Amino acid sequence: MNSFTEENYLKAIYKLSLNGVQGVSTNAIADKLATKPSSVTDMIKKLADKKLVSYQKYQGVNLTKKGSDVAVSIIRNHRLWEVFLVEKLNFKWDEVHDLAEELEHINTHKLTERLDEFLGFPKFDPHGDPIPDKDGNIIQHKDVTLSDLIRGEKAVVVGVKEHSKSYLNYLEQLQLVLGVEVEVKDIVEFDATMQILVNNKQVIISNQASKNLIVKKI
Amino acid sequence: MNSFTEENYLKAIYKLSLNGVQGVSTNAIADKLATKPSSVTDMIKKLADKKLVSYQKYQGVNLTKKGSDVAVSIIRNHRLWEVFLVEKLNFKWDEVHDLAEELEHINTHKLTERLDEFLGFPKFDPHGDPIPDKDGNIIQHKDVTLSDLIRGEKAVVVGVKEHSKSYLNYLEQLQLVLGVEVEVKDIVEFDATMQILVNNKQVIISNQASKNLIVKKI
DNA sequence: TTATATTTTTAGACTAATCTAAATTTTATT
DNA sequence: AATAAAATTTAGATTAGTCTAAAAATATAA
Ligand SMILES: [Mn+2]
Ligand SMILES: [Mn+2]
Ligand SMILES: [Mn+2]
Ligand SMILES: [Mn+2]
Repeated sequence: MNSFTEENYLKAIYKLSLNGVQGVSTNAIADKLATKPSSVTDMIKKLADKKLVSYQKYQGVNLTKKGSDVAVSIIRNHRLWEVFLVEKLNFKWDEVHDLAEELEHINTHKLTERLDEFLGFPKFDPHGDPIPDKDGNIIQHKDVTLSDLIRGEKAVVVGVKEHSKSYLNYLEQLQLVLGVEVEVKDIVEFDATMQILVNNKQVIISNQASKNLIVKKI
Repeated sequence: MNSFTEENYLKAIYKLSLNGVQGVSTNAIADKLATKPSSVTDMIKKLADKKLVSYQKYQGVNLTKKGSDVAVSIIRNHRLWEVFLVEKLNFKWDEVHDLAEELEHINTHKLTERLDEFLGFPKFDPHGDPIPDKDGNIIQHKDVTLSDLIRGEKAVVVGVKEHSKSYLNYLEQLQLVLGVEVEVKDIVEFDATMQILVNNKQVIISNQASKNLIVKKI
C-alpha cells in the first residue's frame, strides 16, 4: 500500500494538474506541500518506481491512471468525511479541513462506501466542492467567481476556491454561505472592490475575496 | 504531540498493566505489538524522556499519570469509533477492530466529544468493553466467564476477552452475542467442554471458547 | 551457590522521509 | 549565441522506527 506521505503527494499533483498544466513542476509541488524541492524529487522517483506517476528528469511529473485513481479516492474520502463532520457532528465549515486531512487516509473501500450511503450519497462537500462518485467520476465546477460578475447581475454562492479558516470565517460573518443569493450593486473601477446585496444587506467586499467565491449566475 | 507508534506502545502498556502487574516486561510489550524486544527498549527510553512512563533498566516499565491519560484517551476513541461503525455504518462486530485501530489516533478532543454525543454517550463498545468517559473514568468488567459457571447456572453474555475475527465470527454463528441468555446444561469433566442452551438450542462449546466469553450471572 | 537459561540492553545497520548545500540543466535575457 | 537567472537534481547528513547479533543482567535450577 501507499504511505500517508505518498498519498499526499498524489493528491497535490492531482490538484495541480487541474489547471490544465502538462507536467507539474517540482517547485509547485514543494510549495503546495510546504516542503523542499529536493524532497519532492526524491518522492517523485519513488512514485515513478511504483508506476503512480510518469516522470522524466527536469520535465515535470504526470499522474498515471493508477496514480490518478488513488488521488481521486483520497479526495472522495476527504470530502465525505467533511460532510459527515458538518452534517452529523455539527462542526462548522471552517473547522473540518484539518480533521478530514487525517481521516482521508483511512482508505478502505468498504468504509468509504458505507459512509457515502450513511450520508445519503452527497454530491458536494461543505465548501461546495464536488464529491467523486464510487467509480471516480467527478464533475468540476465551472469556475465563475463573484469577481466575474458585472453590475446588476445576480448569482447564487456555490463554492469557494480558498479554504483557509480566516476566509471561511469571514464569509460566514458576511452571511456569504452556500446557497445564498447575491446581487452586484456597484464595482469600484480602481481595485474592483464590490458593493453587493446579501440577504437584503449591503456588503463591501475586496477583489481578493470576491475572486475566491464561486457562484452560479441566475 | 505523540506519534501513532508512541500511542500504540502506551496503549499496549496500559492493557498489560490491567492484570495487576507492577512493571510491564519488555518481552510482553514486544509480544503484544509483534515487534522485537530491542525495539521496545528503544521506545521505552523515548517515552521515559517524555515522562509518559517511568522506567529503570531491567525492571520493567510503568505508565505515569500523563502516559495513562493518553492511553485511556486512545482507548476511548477506539471504542467510540467501533460503536459508530456498528451502529451507524452497519458493520459487524468482527469487522470494526482494524478500522478503529486507525481512527483512534485522530486524537482531537472536540472530535471525540462530538462523536460521543452523536452516539448518545454509549457505555460499552460492540464487544462489551467499557468506554471511558470524558474524564477518563472507566468501569472494568468483573470478569466472570462462561467457563466459571457450574451446571444449571444461567447468565447473560456481556463481553469477550478475545477479539479475533475468527472467534467473534464463531460466536455469532452460535448466536452467542451480547445480551443473549445462556444456561449450562452439562460439563465434560475431562476437558471442561460445555453443553449449553442458547436461544432454546443446544450448543457444544470448548473450554478455549468458554473461557473467553464474559458473562453476568442471573 | 555455582552453572544455566532467560530476559533485557547495547551496538551497529537499514529504510522512509526530510533537510542544506552544491552541481547540473533549463529558461530567459542581453 | 552567450550569459545570467531560475528550476531541478544530486550528494551527503539527520531523525524515527525497526532489525540482527552480541553483551550484560537477572532469574532458575542443579
Ligand atoms: Mn478540505
Ligand atoms: Mn472541502
Ligand atoms: Mn477493538
Ligand atoms: Mn472493542
